[in-house]
Amino acid sequence: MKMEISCTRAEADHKQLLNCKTVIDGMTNDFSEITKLLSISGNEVRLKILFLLNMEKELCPCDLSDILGMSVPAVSQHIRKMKDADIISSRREGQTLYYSLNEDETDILDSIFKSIKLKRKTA
Amino acid sequence: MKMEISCTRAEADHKQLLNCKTVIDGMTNDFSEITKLLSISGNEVRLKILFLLNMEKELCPCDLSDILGMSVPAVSQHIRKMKDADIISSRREGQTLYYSLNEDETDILDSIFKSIKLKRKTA
DNA sequence: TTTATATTTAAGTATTTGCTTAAATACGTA
DNA sequence: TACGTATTTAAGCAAATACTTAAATATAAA
Repeated sequence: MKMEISCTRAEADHKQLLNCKTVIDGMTNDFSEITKLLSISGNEVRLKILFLLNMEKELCPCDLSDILGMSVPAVSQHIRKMKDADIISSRREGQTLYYSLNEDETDILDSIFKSIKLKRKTA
Repeated sequence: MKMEISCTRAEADHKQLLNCKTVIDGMTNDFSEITKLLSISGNEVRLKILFLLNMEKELCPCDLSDILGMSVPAVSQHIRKMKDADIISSRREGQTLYYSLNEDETDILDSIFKSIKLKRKTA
């Protein structure tokens, strides 16, 4: 962990900058974890899928393809990304796979859903 | 707004699918707005910048470049993206530009910061 | 076993992203 | 005015994204 301070402004508070650097460097893993969740939900299709799963409990790729008006493979590839990140899980019933949100780690997602619903009402 | 339902599963609940489609289609703008915020914060560098601005009230590109250990132009380009999205604003003092978070629309950001701090403590 | 349906995976491609380096702007000071 | 510092902008490029179409799997039923 490098500790040099190079900002040359006369007003620069080197103690402040050093503290910031220490805090940030000590939280690298936290940031990368949350960044992963945010980058996954930062796509319109995926955010809609997450919102729909929250609303309907579970849906299959075919349903989602229908609702969102896009191809099944496209939906499936978004689903895979969210499954790999442990945000959703599947349950099989015959040929159909039903996907649902994982309960843990949904604090941020819940607040996102809340914001979306709020917008919907205030608009 | 297309309303055909094409999912061919015998178990498919067409009323449910139609309702989903109606809800989602009626919220397109809300989704694209929130997606924008999430995709911007879904980048590790930008999330760190936002976190730092929340922590320190205001910082200049040079400080951020220092703290994050990356080039000033790289930082500046991230800043521009957040400024264009009205997430941050600048205040000039001589040659230095101080950036800070905009107060409105920070519900989601606040819950993100809370989650990050929580992780930090429980880790 | 053959056929149909639901889903995933793979390959190909256009677009977007995020850096680098170099050049342009803006402001302060000698 | 000329020079130095802070910052932005532009151009170029490698990597990541998100779709498309076609092929592969998995399950169910004839």
